Amino acid sequence: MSTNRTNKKPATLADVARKSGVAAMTVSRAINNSGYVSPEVRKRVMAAARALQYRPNMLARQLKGHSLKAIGILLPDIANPFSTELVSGIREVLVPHGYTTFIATTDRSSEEERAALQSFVDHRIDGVIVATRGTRFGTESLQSLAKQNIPTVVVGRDSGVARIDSVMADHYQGAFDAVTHLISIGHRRIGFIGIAHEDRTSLRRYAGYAAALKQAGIAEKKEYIAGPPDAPAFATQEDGFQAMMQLLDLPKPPTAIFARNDFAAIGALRAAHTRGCRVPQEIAIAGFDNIPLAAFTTPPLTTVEQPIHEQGAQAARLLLDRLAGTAGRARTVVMHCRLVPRESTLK
Amino acid sequence: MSTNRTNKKPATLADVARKSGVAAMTVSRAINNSGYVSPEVRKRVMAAARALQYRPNMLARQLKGHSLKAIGILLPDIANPFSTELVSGIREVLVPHGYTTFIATTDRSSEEERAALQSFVDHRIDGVIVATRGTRFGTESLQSLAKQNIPTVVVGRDSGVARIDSVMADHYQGAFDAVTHLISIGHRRIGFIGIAHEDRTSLRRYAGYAAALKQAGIAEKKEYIAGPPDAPAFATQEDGFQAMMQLLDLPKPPTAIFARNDFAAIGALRAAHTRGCRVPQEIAIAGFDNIPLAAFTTPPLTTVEQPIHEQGAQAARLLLDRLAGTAGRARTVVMHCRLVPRESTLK
DNA sequence: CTGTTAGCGCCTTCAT
DNA sequence: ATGAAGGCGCTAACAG
Repeated sequence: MSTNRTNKKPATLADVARKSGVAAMTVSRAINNSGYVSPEVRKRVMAAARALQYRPNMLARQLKGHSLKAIGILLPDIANPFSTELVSGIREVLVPHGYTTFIATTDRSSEEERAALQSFVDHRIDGVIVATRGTRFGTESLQSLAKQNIPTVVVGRDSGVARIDSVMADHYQGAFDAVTHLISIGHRRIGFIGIAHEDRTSLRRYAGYAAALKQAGIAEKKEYIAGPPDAPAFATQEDGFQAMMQLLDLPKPPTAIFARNDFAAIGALRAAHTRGCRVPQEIAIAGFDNIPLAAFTTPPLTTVEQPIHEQGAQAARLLLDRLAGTAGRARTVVMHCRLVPRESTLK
Repeated sequence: MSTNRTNKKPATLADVARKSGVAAMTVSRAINNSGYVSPEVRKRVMAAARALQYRPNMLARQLKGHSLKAIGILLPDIANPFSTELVSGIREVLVPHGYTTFIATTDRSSEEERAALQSFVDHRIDGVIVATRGTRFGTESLQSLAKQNIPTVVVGRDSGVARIDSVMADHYQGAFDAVTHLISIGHRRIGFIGIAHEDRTSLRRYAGYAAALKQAGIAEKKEYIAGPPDAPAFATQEDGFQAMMQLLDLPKPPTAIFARNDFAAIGALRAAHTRGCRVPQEIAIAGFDNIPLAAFTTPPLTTVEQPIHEQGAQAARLLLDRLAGTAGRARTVVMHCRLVPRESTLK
C-alpha cells in the first residue's frame, strides 16, 4: 500500500534512479540517448521510467540553458478563418523541426497583446510569430521583443522594427485587381465598404481601390465610402450591412461594391436582398479573403484570395532562420493575391 | 562600451542585486512584495530592475514548487466561431484570477491531441480545458491527465473519466425543439443532413431529431439521412451541399431539412438555390449553432443557439474549484439550447 | 560505461 | 530589515 499510483508530485530523475539502482546521470543519459549506456542498464532504466510515469521536467532543463523548443503565436482572435489556415501553415513547417506551438489571443486589445507577449517571454518560448494588426502600442511591444533578442516574425503587415522579418500579401494589388475587374465588366459607380472615409488612407485595400479607379479615369467619391466610424481595425457582417444600407439610400447609389473583407461583403449581400435589390443584376458585390463560406453565399461571392497557409509556412521558415542565427537584417516577403470571380459580379 | 543594451541573456536576480548593491534575496522580496524591504532600498532595486529589463524567470520559480498560473486550452481547430466564444468565456473567468491561457489545436487528429496535451503537461500548466470531440484515443489522454492529478474540465461532451468535470449544452433538446418547430409549421417529410446513416446513433443532435419525429408519429426514413460517410466528427459546407443534392434527387424529397450544424445548413441552402428550389417556400432549412453569419444568409437561417460563452465561463469556474482542491467527484453541467427562428423556415 | 560535483535562477528557512 | 545557505530537477564537465 505504500506505492500510490495517483501520487501528487510527478516522478523525478532521482526517483527513477533510485528505482533502477543507478545514478541520476545515467538515467538522464538513457532517457536522452546521449552518451554511453549499456543496453542492459538502459532497459532497466526505461522500465522504471515507464512504471513511474516519468516525464522530464522541461522547465528544469531550460534552467540549464536548454531551449524549450516552443514558439508562441499571437493572434488577434481565433474566429477568423484566417487564423486556422495561418496556424496550420506555421505548424506544417515548425512541427517537423521539433517545435511545439502555443497560441495566445488578444481580443484586439493592445493591453492584452502586451500581456500575452510578456507571458510568452516569461515562459521562455524560443520565438514568436505575431499576426495582430498594427498599432502604435503593438509596435512598442515588438521593439521590446527585439531588444530582448527574441526571434520574431510579423505576419500581415510591416513590422516597422529592425531585425524583425515580415510576411504579407499584396492587398493593394488584390484590391486593384478586384476593382479593375468590376470596371472591366462595365461598372463606373463603385462603392467601397468597410471603413469610414476619414480612416481610409490607413488601408492598403483602399489604396488599391483608389488606384484602380484612377487608372480608369474615374473620380473617387466621398459618399461612396462607408464603414464603421470608430473601429477602423476590422469590419464585421453588421458593419457591411449598415454601410450597404447607407449607400443604397443615396440618390444615385453605386452599381458595384468592393467590400474590404468577405464578412462585410456578406453583410452587404444581406442588405441588398433586404432592399429587394438583385445581385449581381442590379448591384455587383466583391469581397476580400476568400473565406470558406464565400463560395456558398447567395449568389456565390467574387473575392480575392490571399495565400494564407503559405504565409504561415513562410513566416515559420523565416523564424527558423532567425532561430539558427543565420538571418541578418530584416526581410520582408510579399505574396501575390488572386482574384476569384464568382456569380456576385457576373457580367 | 561595456554595458551592451541588447545582451544575449536576460538579467537575473543576481544581476539586479549586484547593480543595486544588495543581496539577491532582498531583490526577490522587493519584486514580489513579500517580507520587509525598506522603501529606500525597494526604490533602488526597482530602478535597477527596470534598467536591466529584469523579468523573473517563471520557470525557475516553478522548480521551487510554485505554480506558473497558466492553463491550457485544447481546441479541435480554431476556425470555428465556437472556439473564439469559448475562449472568451474561459478567459473572462480565469484572467481576473491571474491565470494566463495557452491554446493548442489538434487539427482533429488524435495523435496531435496526445502531443499537445503532453506538451501542456511538460510545460507544467496548472490545469487543462479540453474541447475536442470524443474519441477513444482522446479518452485515454484524459485518463492519463487524471492519473497525473492534473485538474481538467471537458467542454462539449461527457468526459467519461472519474474526477473530470464536464460542461455541455443539451444538443438533444435543441435538436428536438428545432424539428418540433418544423413539424409545427406543417412539415412531415423532414431530412437530416450532416452525418451518414450508419454513424447517426453517435450524435445527440440526431437523437433529438428522431425523438421529435417519433413524438409526432412520423416514421424515420433511412433515405432522408445524408452526410459524409467517413468523417462523422464534423460536417462542412461542402458536406451539406453534397447531402442536399442527394436528398433533392429523391423521387419524393423532404420539404424540410434539419442540418447538424450551420455550416452544413449553409451548404444545403446553396444546393437548394443551385437547383432553383426556393427557401423556405419549397423547402425549409434549419441549422444548429447560430454562428454569427447565420443571420446573414439568404434567407437568414433558423438555427439553434447554444450558450457557448457561458459554457466557457462555467468550465473555467469548475476548473478553479479543482485547482483550489475544493471539488470532489466529477460534476456535469448541462446547459439549455434556444431555438432562433428566422426566415429559412418561415411558415 | 558509470558516478560525482557543481550550478542554472529562484525562494524557503534560518540567522543576523 | 537584510543576508547566507541550501535545494528544487536537470545536465555539462570531469573523474573513475
